[in-house]
Amino acid sequence: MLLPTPHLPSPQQLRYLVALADHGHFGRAAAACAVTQSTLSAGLIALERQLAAGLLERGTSVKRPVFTPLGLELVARARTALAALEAVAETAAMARDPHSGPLRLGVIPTIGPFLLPRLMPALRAAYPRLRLWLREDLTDRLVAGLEAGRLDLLLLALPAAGTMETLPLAEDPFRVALPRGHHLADRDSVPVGALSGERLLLLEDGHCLRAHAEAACGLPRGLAHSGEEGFAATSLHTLVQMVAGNLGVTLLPQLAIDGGVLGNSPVEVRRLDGAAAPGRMLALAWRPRSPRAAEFAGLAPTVAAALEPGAT
Amino acid sequence: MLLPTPHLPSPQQLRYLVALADHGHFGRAAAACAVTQSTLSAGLIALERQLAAGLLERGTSVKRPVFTPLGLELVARARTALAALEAVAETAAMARDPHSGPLRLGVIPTIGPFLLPRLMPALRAAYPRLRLWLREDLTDRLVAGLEAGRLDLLLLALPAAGTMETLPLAEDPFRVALPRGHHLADRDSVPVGALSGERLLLLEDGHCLRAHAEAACGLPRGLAHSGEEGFAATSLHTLVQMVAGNLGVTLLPQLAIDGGVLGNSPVEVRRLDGAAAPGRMLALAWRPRSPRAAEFAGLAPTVAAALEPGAT
DNA sequence: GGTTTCAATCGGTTTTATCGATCATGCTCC
DNA sequence: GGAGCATGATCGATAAAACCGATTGAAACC
Repeated sequence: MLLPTPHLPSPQQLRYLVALADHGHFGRAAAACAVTQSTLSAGLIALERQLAAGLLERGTSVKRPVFTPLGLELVARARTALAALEAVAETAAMARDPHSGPLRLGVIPTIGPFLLPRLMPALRAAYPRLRLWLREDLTDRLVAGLEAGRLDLLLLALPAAGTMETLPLAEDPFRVALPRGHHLADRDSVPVGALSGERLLLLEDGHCLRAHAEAACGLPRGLAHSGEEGFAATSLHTLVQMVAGNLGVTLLPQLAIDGGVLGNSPVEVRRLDGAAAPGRMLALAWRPRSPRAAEFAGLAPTVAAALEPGAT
Repeated sequence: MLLPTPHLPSPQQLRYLVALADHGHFGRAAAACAVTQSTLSAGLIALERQLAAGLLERGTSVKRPVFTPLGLELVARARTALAALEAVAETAAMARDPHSGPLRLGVIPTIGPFLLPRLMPALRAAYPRLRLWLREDLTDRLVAGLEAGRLDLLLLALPAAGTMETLPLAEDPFRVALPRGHHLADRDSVPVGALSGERLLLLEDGHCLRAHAEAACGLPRGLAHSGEEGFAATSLHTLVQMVAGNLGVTLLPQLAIDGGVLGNSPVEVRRLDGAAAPGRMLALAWRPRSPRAAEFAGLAPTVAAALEPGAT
C-alpha cells in the first residue's frame, strides 16, 4: 500500500507563512525570520506554487496582506507542523542537557508575588543553567499562552480548565481575614456559615481565586461583593487594605499570608471551618506530550519545597 | 519574549530516520526514500550532529542498525512531525481538488461483503477521480491502522473504542436467524428473552458484531456459544451454514440479510423485540483534525444511500 | 504631482543535497 | 585462518536551492 510521496512543504517556507500571519507585513515578517524581504516573498510564492494553492489575495489593494480562507487554514496547520518539528529538536536538546535553556513560566497573580521570591533563588541554585522567563497573568490567559506555545510551564491553582497535563503540588488552605477587633475574631476558627452574614470582599472577576473562594464557601457565582460600585480589588494586597479599612472580610490563601501579604495592616486571620478543608490545590501544568514533561515534573520537588512556610 | 530560533531538523532527514526505523537497513531505507545509501547515511549523520544527540549505536556489531532510547523517541516524534507536514500539503491538495487521489478505506468483515458490491459502483460514479484502496479487518486493527496513518477512513459499527471522529450513518437492526421449522419461527417476532433458552451462535471473538449482539441481548460477555470445542464461526456466511445445520440460532444484521447472506439456506429470519431496538449503528470514522474531514463527511450521503435495501 | 510604502522581480553568490565511487569493518563459510 | 560478502561511512564533484542586494511597479498618502 505504498503511496507516492506527497510534496512536503519546507519548514522554512512554513515559518515565512506563519510570520507573515503574525506580523501582517512582509518586511517585518522577514525581519522576524532573519531573512530579507525578497527571500520571504520568493519563499511564499514558491510555497503557493508547490502547493498549487492561492494563499494570499494578490493584486488587490494592498496595505496589508490578506489571506485566503485556505491560507488561514494552512497557517494554523503550519503552526502545528512547526511545533511538531520543534518538539523533535527539543526532545534531543532535553536529552542532551536537561534543566537548561529557556523555560517560559506563567504564574497566576495570587501565587507569584508570594512564592517567587523564595522559588527563584532555589531554582537558580538547583538548576543554574536554566534561563527562566516569567509571565504573570490570569489563569485563562496563561492557559491560552500555554496552548499556543508561548509558554512552556504554568504554576496555577486547580481546578482550572484547559487541555494540559497537571501535577498537583500542595494544598493551599483558605483563611478568613478580618478587621482587627471584628466579632468573628473572638474564636480560633470561623465556620463557613458565619460568612454569609458578613460583607465578603473578593478579587475582581477573572481571578481564579475568586471562583475557588466562592466554591469553598458554597456561594453561587457572583454573590460576593467586589467593592462599592464596581471598584473591585485587583490584588490581594489591595484586598487586605480594604479589609483593614473595615469595608468587609475576605478569604486569603495561606500561601499569601506566609508570603507576607498582611504586612503591618490591622488585620487578623482565622482558620476557616467547613466541609472538606476549604482551599485550592497548587499545581504545575504543561502541554500534553511536551518533550520536556519529565524535566518539568522534576522541578516539582523544588517548587513544593519553596511552598513550605519555613523555606527561606 | 523572543527566543533564539531552535535549529529545526529538515523533513528529509526525518524521513531518513523513520525509513531506517521501518526497514532496519540503510540500503533498503534509502531505496524507500528514493536516494542512495550514501545520501541517507550522510543525512542521518548530519541529523545527529545538528541535534547533538546520539541516535544510533555506532561501531557495535552491525547486521542491523540499533537505535538508542533517545533515537527511538525521536523516531516517534519524527513520525508525528512528518504527519503534520503532510497535513499541510494535504489540506492544500484537498482544497484544490476535492474527492480525488488515493483514499485508504478500512471496512469490517460484517459490513464489507454486503455493502461494497453496492457502494463501490456508486462511489466510482459519484467521484470518478477518487482512487479507493480497501482493507477488510477487525475493528481493533482498523482503528490501529487509522491512528497510525495507514488508513484514512473507516466504515465500522458503533460503539467502537479509539480516538477518532465518527459520523453515524444508519441503524442496522439485528434479526434472529432460525433453522427452518424452528418453534420460535411461528411468530412474527421473537422477544429477546426467548433467546436465553436457545443455543446462541455468534462469530469468533474479535468481531465487534459479537460484542454488539451480546449487548443487544443483555448477555454478559462470553456467554454465547462459539460452536463446538472452539470451532467458532469466522464469517457471517459460515454462521448461516451452522444455523442451517441445526446447530443453534444466531443474530444477523439486517444489512447482511439485505446483502444476501442467506442465499438458499433453509434459514428463517424474524424481527427481534427488545428494549431500545436491538442493533448497531453503522458509521464513518477518521482521524480527528484530518485535513480531509470535510471530504469524508461529504461521502456520507453516498454511503448511506448504498445502505438502503432498495439500492442497486 | 510628488513622495512614500510595499511587495514582486532580477542577477549573482553561497550553501546544501545528492550522487557515484571508494574505503573500512565485521561477519560467514570454506 | 583467510577469502568473500554485506553493510555502513567517507570523499570529491555536481546540480539545485536558498538567499542577498538592488531595482522595478503599483498603490496610498500628503
